[in-house]
Amino acid sequence: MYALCDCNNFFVSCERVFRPDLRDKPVVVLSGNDGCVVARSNEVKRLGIKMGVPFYQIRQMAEQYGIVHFSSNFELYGDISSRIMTILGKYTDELQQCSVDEAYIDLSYCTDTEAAKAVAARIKAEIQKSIGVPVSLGIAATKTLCKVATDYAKHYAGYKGVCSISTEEQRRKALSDYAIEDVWGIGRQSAAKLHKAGVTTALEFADHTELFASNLLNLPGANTWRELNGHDCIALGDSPEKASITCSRTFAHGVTDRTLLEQALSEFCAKVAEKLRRQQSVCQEMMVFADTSRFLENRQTIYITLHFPIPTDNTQEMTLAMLRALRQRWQPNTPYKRAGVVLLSISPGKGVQQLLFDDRDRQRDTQLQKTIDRINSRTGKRTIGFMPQVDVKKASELYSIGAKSPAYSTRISDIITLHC
DNA sequence: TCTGGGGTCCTAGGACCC
DNA sequence: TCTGGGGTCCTAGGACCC
Repeated sequence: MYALCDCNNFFVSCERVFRPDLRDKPVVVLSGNDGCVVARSNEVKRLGIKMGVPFYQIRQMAEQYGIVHFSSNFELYGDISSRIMTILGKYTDELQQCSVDEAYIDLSYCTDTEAAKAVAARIKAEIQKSIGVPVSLGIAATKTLCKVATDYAKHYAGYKGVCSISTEEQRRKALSDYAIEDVWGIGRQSAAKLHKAGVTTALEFADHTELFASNLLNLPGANTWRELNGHDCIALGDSPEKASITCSRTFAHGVTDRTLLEQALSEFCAKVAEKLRRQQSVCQEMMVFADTSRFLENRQTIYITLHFPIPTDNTQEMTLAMLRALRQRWQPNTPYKRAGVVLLSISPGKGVQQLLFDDRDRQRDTQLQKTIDRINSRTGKRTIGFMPQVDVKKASELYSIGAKSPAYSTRISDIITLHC
C-alpha cells in the first residue's frame, strides 16, 4: 500500500503561508520572466484560467478580478518543500519524492485501509499545523491509482483530503469517472490516439487487453495499463543523483551585449557546478546554449557541446570552457532571449581516472574550489566567483522579477517582522 | 510588446564489431 | 550481377512529468 501526498496549489500555498491576507483571494504564481501562469489558487481555477497560459493573455482578467500575482520564488518553495518532506519521512521508512510538491510513502506497515487512512489524516493535520500548507493524500496499491485517489481527495470536500482506492468496486467506480487524458502517464499524444480508438475513460482503457495498450502506446502505456489494473510496476528512481543538471533563463529583453551574456552564463555555470558538487558527482560534458525568441522567425541559435578531458566538478574549468566556446560562436547584433548551461555525462566523483599528461593542476584546482565554497557558504551566495556578477541594477533589467516575495525562511534579512 | 524551467524514460536508426 | 547474420553502443528526438 502506498500513499501519495500532494500539496494543493503548492506555490500559491507557499506564498499564502506568509500572506494570510490572501487566503481567500485569487492568486497566481508566474514562471521565470513573469511569462506563464504556473500555479493557481482555487479561485483562479474557477475563473477558468488554465495552467501555463501566458500572463499577458490574462492581464486584463487579472485586473478585473483582482488577481494577485507573484514572480516565482524557488528559494522559498524549495525550503518549504524540504520541511514537508521531513515531516513525511517520520511516517515511513521509504519516501520517494517525485517533485517539489509531492512524494510517495510506503504504508505497507498499516494492517488495513482504515489504519492507512488514519495515518494519512495525521500527516495532513501535522503539515497543516506546523507548515501551513494544505495537502491531499491518495492511498492505493499502485502509484498510478494513488494519483487518481489524490485527485478525488483534492476535488471532493467530502473526503477531507484523504481518499483511498482499496476494493475492486472502488477501483472500477473511480476509474469510470476519470477521463483518460487525466491519467498519469497519458499525455496529449497518447490521449489523442486513445480517443481515436474510442477510449474516453480510464476504466475503458483498463478494460482493454494489455496487448491493445502496448500496441498503441508501447512500453510506458502498457505499464500505465498494468498500474490501473492494480499491478504495481512503476518504480520511482529513488536516487537523488541527477543524470543531467540544467540552469537556464529567459531574459526580459533580447541581450545583445556579449559581456552581459557572459556574466549571466558564468552565473549559470557556478550554479550547476555547485549542484554537481553537492551530489558529489563529476561531469564530462557541458552544453552551452543561447537563442533568440522561439516565437520569432529567423531564429538564431547557439548550441555547443564541450567535452572535458577528465570528468570535472570545477566551476573555473567550466566557466573558462563556456567563455571560449561562446566567443567563437557569438554573433553581434543578435538579441539572445534565452540562454543556459546543461551538465551531462554525470558520474560519481570517486575514483576518477586521471590523465598522465595533464595541463591542469587538479589538486590545486580542488583546493581553490573548496576554499571558495567555504567562503561563500559563510558570507552569502557567490561573494567570490570567476567572473564579475550581473549587478543588481543590471539584473533587474535582465530578468522580470518585480513581484517576487521575500525569502522569508532562508534569508536572515528577509525574516518576517511581527508588530505586537 | 509580452509566451518557464528542470527533469526522466523510451525508441528508432546509425555506426560499428566479428 | 551477385552483397549475411548476429550483436552492442550511442544519439537524437519524442513523449511525458511537475
